Amino acid sequence: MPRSTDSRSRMIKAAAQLFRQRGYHATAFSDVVEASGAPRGSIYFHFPGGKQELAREAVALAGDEIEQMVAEAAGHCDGPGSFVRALGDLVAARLEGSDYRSGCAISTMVLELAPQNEELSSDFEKVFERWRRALVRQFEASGIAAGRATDLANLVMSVFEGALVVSRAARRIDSFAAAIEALAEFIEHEPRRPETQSFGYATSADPSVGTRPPPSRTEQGSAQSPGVP
Amino acid sequence: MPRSTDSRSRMIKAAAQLFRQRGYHATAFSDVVEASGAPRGSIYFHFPGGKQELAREAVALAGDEIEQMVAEAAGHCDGPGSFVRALGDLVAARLEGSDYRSGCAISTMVLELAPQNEELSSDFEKVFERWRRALVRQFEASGIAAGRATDLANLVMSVFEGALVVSRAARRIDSFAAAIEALAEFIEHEPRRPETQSFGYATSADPSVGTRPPPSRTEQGSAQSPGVP
DNA sequence: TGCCAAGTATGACGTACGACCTACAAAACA
DNA sequence: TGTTTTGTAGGTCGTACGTCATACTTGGCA
Repeated sequence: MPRSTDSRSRMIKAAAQLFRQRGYHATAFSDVVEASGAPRGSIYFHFPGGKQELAREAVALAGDEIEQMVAEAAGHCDGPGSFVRALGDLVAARLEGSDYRSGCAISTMVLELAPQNEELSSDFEKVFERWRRALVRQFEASGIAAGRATDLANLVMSVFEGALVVSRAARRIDSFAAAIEALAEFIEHEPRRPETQSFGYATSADPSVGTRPPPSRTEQGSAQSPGVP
Repeated sequence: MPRSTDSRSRMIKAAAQLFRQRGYHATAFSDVVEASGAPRGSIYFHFPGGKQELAREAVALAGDEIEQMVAEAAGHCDGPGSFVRALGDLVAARLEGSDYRSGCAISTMVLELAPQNEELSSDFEKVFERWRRALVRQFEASGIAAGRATDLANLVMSVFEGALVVSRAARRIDSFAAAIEALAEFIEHEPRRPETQSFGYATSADPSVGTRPPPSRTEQGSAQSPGVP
């Protein structure tokens, strides 16, 4: 079992981006090789399981990124409604910044491969479960009852996934923004236990919610501006 | 411009189903030929534009089906909340009946091809616009203000699209049902002009909302039960 | 230090299958 | 019956995934 070398992780990153933008089947090994600068022959050394193993690694990476975004949004809000808006801003920025090519990291693969491919389906499920848990934690921290928090988490995940699909087709952010805002308003008025008005992890969250978040590291379709190696 | 012959429309139907289940890139012409029983050589006679033209026809067909489902749900409800539930039942039945292989007819292709492929992206946009209009019509008919109805339509579309993604990964209907139910409850309490309590087209709608709807014609993964040719 | 062997890494094929084209048959019309 | 329209099977070419023989690197031993 080869340990995580540099070119191996570069390949995973490149693959994750390509899978996100084009999906599984439209991403050829040669694309990953080219994008990562890794040699062609190394693929089956680093990933004896072939394309599927590479995909599984990319999916796991996507799970990390999602949790990270949830945590970041949690640090920029003061309640469940503004939390949803903050997460929406982060996602919208990535979508626009990639010229509507980078939506959810795994949804394309989910629709292409689930549930036929059992191993990957199980990985997809794990990512969604991690995401769900992170959302539930946020909602519970703001005083929403446990069972209700789970239902709301499912709703929020669905809205984000779906709004990304619709907006990619439209190549405009309008419908995404409208859906997120309507969702945020509903959740804002959700009944909460009054004592838990403080929210999330961060306590010193400055109210820069609607402003531009820091650009993501690996995205931005083609060469855009000097910034990241 | 060849007019719609039998084998041509059979190919479109087969393609629509395959695109829905596997996506664009994983669907080969040979699969469409096999599934439809059409002769191999006819492809470029019926579809001179190749695979893309076939896809565009399939997308248009998907638009028809969505409008049809909205109309059917509208006939089985008595308000915006139960309308959402009825539509949810229809979609859930198809998802379960296909063993979690048939989600939205176009979302997979959207994620694979939009916005790179301009022609198809424009078709995707048209389908979503038709869907949006149909929803807005329903919400307005129930007394929801015009602008608000559009926002809610965007929200509803997003929830359905996204919930299908999440549920396909989970191979369980739970999260789909939870998301739709939470959405329906929110929309149920949406402020409405009081005089328009009658809803939708049908007036003699029997309250068989939560019951099993008639199975869709072309779906059901493999041979299931005798019913449709 | 110099050499060898085990592990690590790689470019060059092969096989299979994808979309698409072309040359031919059948049918419809005049 | 000659000609246009409609419909079809076989073949071509490009590309994808996966494999393999071989080069490089590292570390132990004389």
